[in-house]
Amino acid sequence: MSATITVRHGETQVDLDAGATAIQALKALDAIRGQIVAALVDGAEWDLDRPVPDGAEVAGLYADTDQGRAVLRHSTAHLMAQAVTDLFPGAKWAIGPPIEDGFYYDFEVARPFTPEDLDAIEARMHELAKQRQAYVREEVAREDALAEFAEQPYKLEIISLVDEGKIVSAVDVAADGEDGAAGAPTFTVYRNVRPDGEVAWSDLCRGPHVPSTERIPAFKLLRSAGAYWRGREDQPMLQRIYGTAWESKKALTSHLEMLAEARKRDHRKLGRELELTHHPDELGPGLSIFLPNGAIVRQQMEDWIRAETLKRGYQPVYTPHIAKEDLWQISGHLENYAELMYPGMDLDDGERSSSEHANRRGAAYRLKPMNCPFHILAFTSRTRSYREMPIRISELGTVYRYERSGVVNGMLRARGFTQDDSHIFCRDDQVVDEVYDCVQFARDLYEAFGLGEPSRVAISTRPEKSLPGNDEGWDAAEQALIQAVERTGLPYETDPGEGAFYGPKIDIHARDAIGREWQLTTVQIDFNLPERFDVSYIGQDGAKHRPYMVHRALFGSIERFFSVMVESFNGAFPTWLAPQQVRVVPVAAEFDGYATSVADALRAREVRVEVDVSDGTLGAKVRDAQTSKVPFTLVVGGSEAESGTVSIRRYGTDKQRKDVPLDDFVTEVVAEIAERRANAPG
RNA sequence: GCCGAGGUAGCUCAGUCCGGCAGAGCAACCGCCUUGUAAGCGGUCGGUCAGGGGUUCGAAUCCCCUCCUCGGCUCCA
Repeated sequence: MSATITVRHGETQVDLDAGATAIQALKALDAIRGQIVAALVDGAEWDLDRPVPDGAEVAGLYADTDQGRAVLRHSTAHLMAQAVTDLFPGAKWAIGPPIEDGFYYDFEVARPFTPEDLDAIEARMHELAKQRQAYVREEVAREDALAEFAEQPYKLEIISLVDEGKIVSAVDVAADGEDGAAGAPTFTVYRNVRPDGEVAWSDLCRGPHVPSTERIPAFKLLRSAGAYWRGREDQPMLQRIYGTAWESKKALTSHLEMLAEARKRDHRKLGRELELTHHPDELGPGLSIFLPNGAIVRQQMEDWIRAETLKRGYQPVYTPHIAKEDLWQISGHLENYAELMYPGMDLDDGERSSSEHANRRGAAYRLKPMNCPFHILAFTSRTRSYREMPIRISELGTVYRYERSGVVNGMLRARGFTQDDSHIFCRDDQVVDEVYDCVQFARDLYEAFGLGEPSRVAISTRPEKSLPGNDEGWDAAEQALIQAVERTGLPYETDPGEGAFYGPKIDIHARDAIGREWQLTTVQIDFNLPERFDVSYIGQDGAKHRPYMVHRALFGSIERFFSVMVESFNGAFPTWLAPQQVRVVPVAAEFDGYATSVADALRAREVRVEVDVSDGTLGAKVRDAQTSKVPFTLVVGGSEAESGTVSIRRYGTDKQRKDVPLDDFVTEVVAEIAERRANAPG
């Protein structure tokens, strides 16, 4: 055992007494550059007060980085658990990891938490934080951990799960074998210790943590909700409290403002206010009516995708909303997917089985949850040759899925929705190209609709519960997806085991105007249906071959994408998408005639325009045009009528361009629409 | 499906704790007013208080069931 150790930070290197901590090392290396919460030792997260090994590369982990915030939030979760333990004696605690933008902790308590409870817990957390408790790491043997947490069944279960090697990588805990004998892992416990040395609270936890509660600058509890232990429905339901924590009060405030902004932009709220959509209770959960304003926006989306699919060699089809159960038998949906399908329409009941309906006996029908079987029938409508591949069947297909009642969420998760659905049948040698084209198509779509580049591309590989056999097929398909994505140059990640049972897939996400991420596009390879429907084409060798089937939806769901548009643009659509593009406001009734002629000139060029002939004041009419988020308001009165001009006010500004010749405005707005211009020049 | 919070006029919400005539603002409608960029004035209409059952002299209010919405869990486009 050497008396000194050497530590490094980049090019810098110093010798320290053995047992020096990470913070001492960083100080000696002069490597602290901000609000430090923990260290990175050879890349591993490390408590500042924990001794570093000889030869280590040491760096600081800072509060204003994602990784640093995660440490901060994890420590805040402990603080919250301590407060809950204080206020709810007997509470059992489960896990409390950091998550994106915050943290949670799950508890078993006698009754669910109320909003008042959250206030009380938060207040208690502030008191505890003021005590300047230190987070002290301790390694304990397995049996000591078992003894210490004898009253905490969930912690005991975590220990046994670690024993079984099931959750070594769980966020909250890790078996740490480095100091123990081989095969006898030690566990880490973090103790919150008051300045007088009294232990306030302890938790089994992997860490690391901030050195002291005074290093938690700003936090807030947000909501409570039920959550199954270990995320499994057969496990007890615990009470989860969500909170958030940040490196400064300012950062917390701006996060809370973002949440408030998101609530303001909620597509259900804007859908009502702007008369885009309607969801009356009589209609049923997860179903939507597109009112005229929303329908126009949707038609722009549909027009775009129809035109682009044609350009890119897709062939349109139309298929019915229902089909005989036979079809769903062949497809396997009744076998694998019945839970998510609406019940069958029984055409065989007493009233209908009179003689005139006798021929309908046995003909039970089902609403379609997917379009694939129909597209396969389109493909198999005649014999196909290798020469005509790939065949890209395309449809805006509305599907109905009986989603469990608790998961329906506005138009983001609906029971009836429309996919811009395509199934591409191709030869082995065409798969990579086809998948590549799909991803590029998705990029063009995001660009056109103002979402920029994808924020995340994830390739999901074969899950445990997948169709048996066809190992080469799976491997080849996964490789094809990877190759295709690599060719696009987009960064991607892989989600091992997250693919569908019938094939691997690519999911593409995009970020909206306020930074939220949405899963939109999916590109999947299906090995199941081509087998079930015995899909084939005749190859050059004259023999039958099984084509690859690539399933892709770029918008994903039209309803979901529409909602993302509403929320991202805050209802203020770019002119080409806006339900109403121009509002003409006469300053007094005597100019209604000129206002109408202005509108006619615009309408002749297919601009969506209305004249406000109500008898309100000018101020009220302008206000109404602004709250309706119409891109252009044209105010016209005597001077405009005389000179054939308009006064232009753009949405969101209080400036006007006066005396613009009508023809000039028409030319401008028509060009803006034709170019689908995203950014409105002031 | 599970846990929690909700549902009052077209919209936003008071009233519910502690049972006693169902309210406000906006919108709509009618009238008055009529030239310059975010709400002119007055009036009228509008309700099975989500639905059903129960307790009570009396229920928006208390209890039970159902439906629907929201926040989560799980699942997913």
